[in-house]
Amino acid sequence: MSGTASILHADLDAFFASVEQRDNPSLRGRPVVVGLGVAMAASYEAKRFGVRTAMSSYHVRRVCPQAIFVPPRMDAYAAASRAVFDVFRQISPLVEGVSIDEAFLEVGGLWRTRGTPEAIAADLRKRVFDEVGLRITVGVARTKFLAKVASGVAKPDGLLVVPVAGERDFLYPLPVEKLWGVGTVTAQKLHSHGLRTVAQIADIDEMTLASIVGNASGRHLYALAHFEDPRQVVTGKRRGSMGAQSAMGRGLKSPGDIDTTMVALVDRVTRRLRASERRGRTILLRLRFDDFTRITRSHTLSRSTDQTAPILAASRQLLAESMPLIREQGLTLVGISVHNFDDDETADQLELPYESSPGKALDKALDEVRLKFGDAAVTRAVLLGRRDGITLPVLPEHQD
DNA sequence: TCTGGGGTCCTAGGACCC
DNA sequence: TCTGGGGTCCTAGGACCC
Repeated sequence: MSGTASILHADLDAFFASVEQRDNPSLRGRPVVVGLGVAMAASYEAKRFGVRTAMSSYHVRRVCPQAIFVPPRMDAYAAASRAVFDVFRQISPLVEGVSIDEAFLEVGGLWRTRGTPEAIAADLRKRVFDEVGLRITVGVARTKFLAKVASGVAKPDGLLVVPVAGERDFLYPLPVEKLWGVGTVTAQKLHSHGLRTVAQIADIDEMTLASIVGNASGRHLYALAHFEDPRQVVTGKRRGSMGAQSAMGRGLKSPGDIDTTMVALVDRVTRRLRASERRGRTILLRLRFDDFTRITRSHTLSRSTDQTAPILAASRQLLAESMPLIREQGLTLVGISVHNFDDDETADQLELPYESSPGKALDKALDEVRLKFGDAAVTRAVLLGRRDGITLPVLPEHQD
């Protein structure tokens, strides 16, 4: 086993609800539920009563009559997230956002300037609280997966380091559900073969595992159960699709109502596309029916776009083709998303020895990139420098 | 327990090309 | 006339994540 525990997984506690409690002192210490018809987030006070995300407000009331419902303020959460990520980037240049309230940080090269990973994690927690007013839990381990499991075990408001020598004792007793990629379906498959703990997964060979859960999942689970997770912390990732959806509740909707919803969705998505300068070619329509079954229908345009008109036209066409199904089954959700961005990268990297001046190194790197990928295939290049065993971004990278 | 909104990755069949 | 092997793109669906 090589490497040290130098990856941090930082996870804000009950994020949306915590922002509400921060901004409104009268909510502190009380069971807060963010959402309108459905709980999108719950404070720990509410979780103690059994409130979970995606619960209906009806059910929330049953388990926790004193719950305080707060409408979501997405702009406030986005601002809080940006502030927290600013703190992250002051601590390490290698920050990989996972979602609005989660990130990985590589801190392996920072011991000389900032101390051990554990000290850095403690500092991070303190600074996020002092500067943004939010509690955050941090897991520290040698791999992304172990760091993530560690933060899950340590929350709320915790810090847990999994030392390399302690990985086995930490991971083996855990239920298979803790493995990344094991949801209800995969958990059922594993249970039906008597597999309930990570230790049991680690005990069988990869072929057998693949025969139970499929090839990709089998490989994946086998690796995780053997503490293998080669994924590095990567900065500057861009999303591969952008979409918007709207749940509609039961009951009849006129074609006019559905079209109005669609126009609003397309408008939302195309605004966001233009704001982040992305253009896509594939339009995906997502429909959900009264019985909660779902279908998707897609159409690929001849060229990519961020314009409302062609995306709306394609969406309307897909919707029109689906009208018989909608009349038959009743509509409860419409979604539109755009995929196949023209700047999708093939995420490839070149490593070059650093020889002379940064300018010369850049020229040489670009030559090598052109040689390897061809001029037309290169839409964006990021120059990275290496020091102390980690990769530091030298040029500013694009962020969504 | 009748279920929001935003994403990712994998699988698989068919069309089409050489 | 009937057939191979290899590859890419498009479409649809499913599982999973926060």
